Amino acid sequence: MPRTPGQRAGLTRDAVLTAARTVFAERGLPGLSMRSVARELDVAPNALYSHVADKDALVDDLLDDLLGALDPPAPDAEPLAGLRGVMLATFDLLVVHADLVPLYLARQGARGENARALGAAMTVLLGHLGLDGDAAGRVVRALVVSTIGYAALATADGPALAPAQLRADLEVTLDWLLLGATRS
Amino acid sequence: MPRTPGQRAGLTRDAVLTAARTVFAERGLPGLSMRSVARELDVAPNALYSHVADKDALVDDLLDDLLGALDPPAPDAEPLAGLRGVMLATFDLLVVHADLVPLYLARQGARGENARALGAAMTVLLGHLGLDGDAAGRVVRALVVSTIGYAALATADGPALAPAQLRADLEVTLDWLLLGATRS
DNA sequence: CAGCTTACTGGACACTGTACAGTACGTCCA
DNA sequence: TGGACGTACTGTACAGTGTCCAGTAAGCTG
Repeated sequence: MPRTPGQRAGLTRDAVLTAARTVFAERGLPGLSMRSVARELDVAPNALYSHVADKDALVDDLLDDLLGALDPPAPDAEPLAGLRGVMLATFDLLVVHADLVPLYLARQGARGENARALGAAMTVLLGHLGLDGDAAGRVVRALVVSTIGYAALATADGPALAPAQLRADLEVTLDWLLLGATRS
Repeated sequence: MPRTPGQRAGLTRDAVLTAARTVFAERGLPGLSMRSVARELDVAPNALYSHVADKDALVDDLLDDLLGALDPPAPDAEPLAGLRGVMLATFDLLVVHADLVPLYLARQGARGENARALGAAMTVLLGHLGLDGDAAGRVVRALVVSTIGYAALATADGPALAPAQLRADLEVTLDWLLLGATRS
C-alpha cells in the first residue's frame, strides 16, 4: 500500500479531482476531507498538495465541475423560455447535491469555466431582449441569486417547505424578475 | 482561574451567549469555537454543554440574536416603502457581519424569535397590499432570498462587485419582485 | 554520468467538537 | 440538623481536521 518516500504514485490534478468526486458522491461534504481523498488514492494526505493549492481550491473545482452537467441554452432559443429553463435546471441540479448549495453563494456563484459559460449563454439571450452590458449582468445576478437561494431553502434541514413548492415559487419569482427587467 | 471539579462558575445560558457574541465580534466566525467561548468565561470547554445543546444551537441563537438589531416596519407604514426598508436594513446588517451570511441561507433564513417577528411584520404590510396567506408567504420568501443572496455576493471574498453596487442592484430587484407580486 | 526538479513519505503541530467519569457545591426533605 | 440528590463543573481523552516541515528517491536535463 504505502510507497517508500520518493516513489511516485503518478497522481495528476485530474486524478485528485476524480477521487474527490467519488468521495463526495459516496460520503457527502462532511466526508470530504483531504485525508479521505488521499485514502481513496492510496496516498499520504500531503501528497495532494502537490496538485491542489488547498482544500478550498479543490472544492472550487468540484463546484464548477458540477455545473458542467448543465446544458447552456442555445443562442437561438426563445430567450425567456431559455432563461427560465437553465435556472430551473440549475435548481434541480443543486437540490440533488444539497451539501454543496451553501458553498455556491459563499463563493459568489462559482467563478469557474462552466459557470462563466452559463453566464455567457444567458447574456446572449438577454441581448435578444434588448439588454446589454451592465443591465444584462444585473439580470443574470438577480436570476442566479434567486435560483441558488431557493435551492438553499429547499435543501435546508429542519421543517422546510416541500422542494416541489419551492420550485413552483421559484418559477413565479423568475417570471417577476424577467417581467421587471424587460418591461420598457 | 480553573476551579476544582464540582465548583460552580455560575454560568447561565445567557452568559454563554454573551461570551459567544464577544468572541465572535472580536475574532469572527473562524475564531468562534467552543474552546474560545469557554476561555472567555474562564471555564472548561465542556462546561458549555450544560447550557447549550451543541455548537449549532449556539450559533442558531447568535444568528437570531443579530436580527434583533433590526426594527420591524410599523404596521401602518406605507407597505412598499416599509418592505423595501426592512430588506435594505437587513442587507446592511448582514454585510457588516459577513461571516454569518452563509449560515443564514443554510438554515433557511433563521427560525428564531426575531426572524419570526420580522416575517410577521412583513406579512402585515403585504396584507395591506391585498396579499394574504400563501401569496404573502411566497413574497416574503422571494424578498428574503434575494436580500440574503445579494448580501452573500457582497461578502464573498475574491474579485467581488462593490457592495454599494450590489445594494443598488438589490433595490432594483426588490422593486421588480414587489411589482410582479402586486400587479393585478 | 552529475545535478536538479519534483512527487511523494512520515511525522508533527495546533486545532476542532464532544463524550466519559469523577467531584463538590447548592438545595430540599426528613 | 443531616443526609440524599441533582447538577454544574473538572480533567482527560478520542477521533478527527487542514496543513507544514524535512527527508528521500525517482525521473528528466545537460
